[in-house]
Amino acid sequence: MFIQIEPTSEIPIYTQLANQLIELIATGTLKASDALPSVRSLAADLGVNMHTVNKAYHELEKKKIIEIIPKSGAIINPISSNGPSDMQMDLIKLHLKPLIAESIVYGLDKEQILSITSSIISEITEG
Amino acid sequence: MFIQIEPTSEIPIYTQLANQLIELIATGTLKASDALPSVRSLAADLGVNMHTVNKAYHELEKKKIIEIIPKSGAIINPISSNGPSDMQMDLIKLHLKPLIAESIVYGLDKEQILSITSSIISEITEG
DNA sequence: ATTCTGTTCTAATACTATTATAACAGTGAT
DNA sequence: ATCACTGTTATAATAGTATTAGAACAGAAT
Repeated sequence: MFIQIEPTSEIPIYTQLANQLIELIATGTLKASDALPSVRSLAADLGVNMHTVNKAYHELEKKKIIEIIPKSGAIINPISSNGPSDMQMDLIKLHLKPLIAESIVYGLDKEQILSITSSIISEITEG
Repeated sequence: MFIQIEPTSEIPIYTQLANQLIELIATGTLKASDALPSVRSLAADLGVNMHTVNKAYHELEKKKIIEIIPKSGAIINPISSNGPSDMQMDLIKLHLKPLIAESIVYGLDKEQILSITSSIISEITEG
């Protein structure tokens, strides 16, 4: 599991972990119906507490990215072919808007923002 | 000052405030060299504490979006014609990447992500 | 001068993040 | 059936963040 936690980051550990798991799913390194490591083993791997990993998993479950099967484990949900749910779409837009506004304030124009976005997408999908 | 704070949001008040100020700058409602309201008056307007507004202003100063002149006030910096600094660009990419990865996991493809991005940009720049 | 400004300090409260243990009950493999 | 493994739950402690409150200070603006 190629995950790197920065304990001193201002981003909470469970968020770092959830983000990196999402990235691994987006790149295809982790595929639908794959089992995630148990909270205990991943916690030991990363040198963090079991509850911290557990929290990350539940964040991913809230977002419908994984399914937690009680007393058994967590598996990755298939990428929806219908696209995101309303809830998922709202969340994306909610978080995307301030970032884009910030980019504009930094002097980026539409083309530049789209170009950066495009390159990040390529980085993930072709990385 | 058209700012709406949701006290029960999981997003901290000072972040909500900073984000909305950024949006007002991005839309052109607030322009370069405009003075921001004093921390005391804006705090009174919004019904929050002076220190909360002060923290939002300092967040914006860290991002070089405004300049705080000690014992005097805060003014909005001009939008850079050189585009973002390296620090600003790194911050944007750092926050953009997990969002894009999440979008991909939700089943959005490159075109759809660029389309959403484009529509948000238009929403901001064309009111 | 007087008011307004951001700054600084102390303080209190509530919440979040993280870790540490421990026990519990269902799962899965042997 | 045993036994290790699973997520769940509970308690607790620590540290840090977010928010509010009140006050005092010194420079700025008029």
